[in-house]
Amino acid sequence: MAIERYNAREAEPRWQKKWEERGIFETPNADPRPKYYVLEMFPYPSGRIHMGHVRNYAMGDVVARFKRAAGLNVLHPMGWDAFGMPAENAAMERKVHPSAWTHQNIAAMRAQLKSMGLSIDWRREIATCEPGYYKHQQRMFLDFLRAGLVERKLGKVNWDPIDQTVLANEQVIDGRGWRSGAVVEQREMMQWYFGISKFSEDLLVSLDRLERWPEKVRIMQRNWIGRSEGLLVRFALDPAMTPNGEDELEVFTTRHDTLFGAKFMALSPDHPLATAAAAHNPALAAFIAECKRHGTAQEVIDTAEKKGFATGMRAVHPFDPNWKLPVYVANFVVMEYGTGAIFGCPAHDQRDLEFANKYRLGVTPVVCPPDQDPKTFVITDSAYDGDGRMINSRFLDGVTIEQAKEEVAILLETQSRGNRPVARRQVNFRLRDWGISRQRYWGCPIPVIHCEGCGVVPVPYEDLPVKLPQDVDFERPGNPLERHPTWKHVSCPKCGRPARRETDTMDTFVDSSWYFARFTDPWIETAPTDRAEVDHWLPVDQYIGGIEHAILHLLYSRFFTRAMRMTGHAGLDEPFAGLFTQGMVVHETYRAPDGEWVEPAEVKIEGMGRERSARLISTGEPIEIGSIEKMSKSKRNTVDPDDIIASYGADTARWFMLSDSPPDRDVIWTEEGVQGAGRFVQRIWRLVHDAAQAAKGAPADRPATFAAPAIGLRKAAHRALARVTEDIERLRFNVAIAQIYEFANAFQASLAELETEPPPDYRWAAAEAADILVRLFHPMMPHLAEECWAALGHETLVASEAWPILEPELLIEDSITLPVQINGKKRGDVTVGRNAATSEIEDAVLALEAVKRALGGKPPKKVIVVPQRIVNVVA
RNA sequence: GCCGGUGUGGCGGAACUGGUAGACGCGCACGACUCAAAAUCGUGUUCCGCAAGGAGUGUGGGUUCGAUUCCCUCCACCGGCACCA
Repeated sequence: MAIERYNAREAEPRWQKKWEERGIFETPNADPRPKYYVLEMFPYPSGRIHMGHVRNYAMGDVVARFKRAAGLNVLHPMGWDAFGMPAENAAMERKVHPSAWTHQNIAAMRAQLKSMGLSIDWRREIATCEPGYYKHQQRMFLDFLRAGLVERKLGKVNWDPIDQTVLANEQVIDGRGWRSGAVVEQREMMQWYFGISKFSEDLLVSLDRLERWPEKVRIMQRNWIGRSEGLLVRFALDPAMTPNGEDELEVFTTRHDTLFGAKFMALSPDHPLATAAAAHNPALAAFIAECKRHGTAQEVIDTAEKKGFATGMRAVHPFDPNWKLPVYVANFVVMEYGTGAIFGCPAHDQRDLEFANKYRLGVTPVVCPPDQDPKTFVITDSAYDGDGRMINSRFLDGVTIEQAKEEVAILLETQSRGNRPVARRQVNFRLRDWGISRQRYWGCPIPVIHCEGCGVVPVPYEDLPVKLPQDVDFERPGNPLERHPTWKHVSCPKCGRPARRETDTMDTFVDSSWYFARFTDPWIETAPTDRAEVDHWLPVDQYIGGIEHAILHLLYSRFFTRAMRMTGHAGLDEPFAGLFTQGMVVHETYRAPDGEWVEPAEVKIEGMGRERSARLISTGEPIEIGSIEKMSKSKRNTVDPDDIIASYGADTARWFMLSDSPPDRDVIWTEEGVQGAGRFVQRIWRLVHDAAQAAKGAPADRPATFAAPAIGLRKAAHRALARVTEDIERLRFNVAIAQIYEFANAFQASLAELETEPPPDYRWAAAEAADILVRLFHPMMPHLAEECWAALGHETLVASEAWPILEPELLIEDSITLPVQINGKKRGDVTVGRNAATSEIEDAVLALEAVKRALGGKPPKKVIVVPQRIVNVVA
């Protein structure tokens, strides 16, 4: 009897409705079962979900459904990272209010996510742009302020001189403003900062505790925090040559061992001494202005040509009063690190070398690599930063770098100038405080008021939230809050006199630094968190998101959680116990002869391999097949999840997304791959019906023994169960899926071999195997699983079923086949009993024809028997 | 520039803790069913070779009875760089 094809389009909404009606994904806060919190990074509501979202949420849903089946009380919420620049851009381009635009996008994307069949507790949905969310964020800002974790200080921004506005790094293209085309300048502005650097040491050492984080993320964070032990050294300056008689310059160095290789000193263009000198020196002022005519991005600073300006000042070498070093202002020295001044040792630092070569300052190597002769060792255009012994360094010659550092530190610590030591040891961190001020509208207002008499006054708790005004215009560039006619004019909460509301809003990273805590009780209005709930649910057991967030978002969240603990809003410091960073979804690119990018949906592919070519469906025009790249609007290589779900169903999309690549690597979206997944859906549907047929009339009680075909099927089912369980636990979804394929193949073959009516033990085994199969793929393809579960005669929902119970004795084989190698090359195999003795195995191996031939009558040099694994004969 | 990652058949990938390289899927080829097509089912599919056999996990080297796995060198590609989210 032929069965109908499985109709995903009809079945999927039907099951989604049933799940929702029964509320089976609503997570109770009060529940005796152990908790499990699985969270995917919440999306920015850009308008439509993209394939990257499908991948991210499919993975999270597999974990959620699996853990639920394993008997845990699973929290799996969803929300919206709803503040940000794109909404303001839309407002400028399309004259739509950021709020309206964002809310439309949220509605559209919520519907899309629901069509994926995710097991989410939608009652907990939050959007960061709602006053009900950001009022708590403002409250925490004020608490952080009182706790001394917030500071106001000068910081650099990209300034567009034509549009008179601050630009994001993203808005600076080749050093120019994206709208005006004006050359961007650096400007100093008063900004709000979170004191993340207070936690540098703790954020660093705590990384060791995050055992379920990818090692690469921990390394990246470790480098980002950048702890280094070094020396603060005060160099004497000739006061006659300095602008205001300054007589010293302090630098931070981690390479004080190379002091005798020093050739120059360099100041950041923002260094006070540089500023002072520029006041009397128009040429220097022009140079500093030139340095500031670049964006603030680190990459821009690093890759710009090294340039400097000789100030005429002279610094004295700490070990030789007659040794004078020229002082430059240099574009590669940043004020944000150390003291904003360095001594340059060209031989052992690439940047210093490039600088010295340009200005002919000389190069003297002071560390000699072990494999080089000190007499002939020279540095030309490649600095040496490896290990070695000191040379050209007077009393340090011959010692190691470490010994030299120690000796220099001791000498300079004990030497004094004025009443203070010339140097002191210091631990420095690269991590800078987190600037959260944004001069933009669509963000969380910073809840303070500036009063001429009282200074910075926090907005009283009872006045929160400070809501964004609705009536704003985006006709002109700049911050609409700043030019709003009334919003910023308020009276001082302290003295009542006219005052000015802060018009900066917060970085959207603040919004995403605590949303995971809010999910644990999104209903509480009186506080950001309910302490009992947040402490119960956190840390997140499994957090899943893109590697692009490996540093900033995750580090900020770790800081924020610590700050919340300090201010009583949470009781722990590490928010994410387990982290998984998934890869991107990539696709081929297509380009028409006129250079325009073409969407995959418009292209027809012909041929294969090197013969592969593409044509435009509409005109037949040949299309160039380009490289495989991240799906993006600009390259037009996107595939719309809606289209895929409409034509194949959500299960097929989820299955393919999970099956084709390891989850931490990029997956290439291909039409063929999706079709293959679609075929498997239909195959499962037929297989389950065939299995139901074979299981008909199965005994209610488990048979006492199982004969040949039945035991084989049972072994296959339980082997699959064991493997899939482990693979899902380790988030190796692609391997789990391969195991399910293998089991389905074996099941199908087993059913096909039935020649007569199956005996009762087989009927029972077929029913068991079908039940296991459906529950195994349920986390990936939940709708199909429900449909199959019903077809097998169950009246429950498989989404509420427990995970199958493994019978480990079914995994044990009586005999095993060992590969036999001769000199490391496989030449045959032997089948021996499960517990065969080594000598028995050796005898069997030496009796093999291939082995006898290879040995040619001589005894083997050695026979290595690795129990349960392999035999290697060394001839 | 700095930091991090990745590299295995025609393609995506698998390989436990150093132990049979290529599981599983895609693609392709052939066959069955069909008037035909689609769908489905079956067989084959790393490369060279008729075969015996040999080669083979980005490159070159090393350690080992044995290396995709560990160490060193080089190459290519990708992600992040503090105001994109």
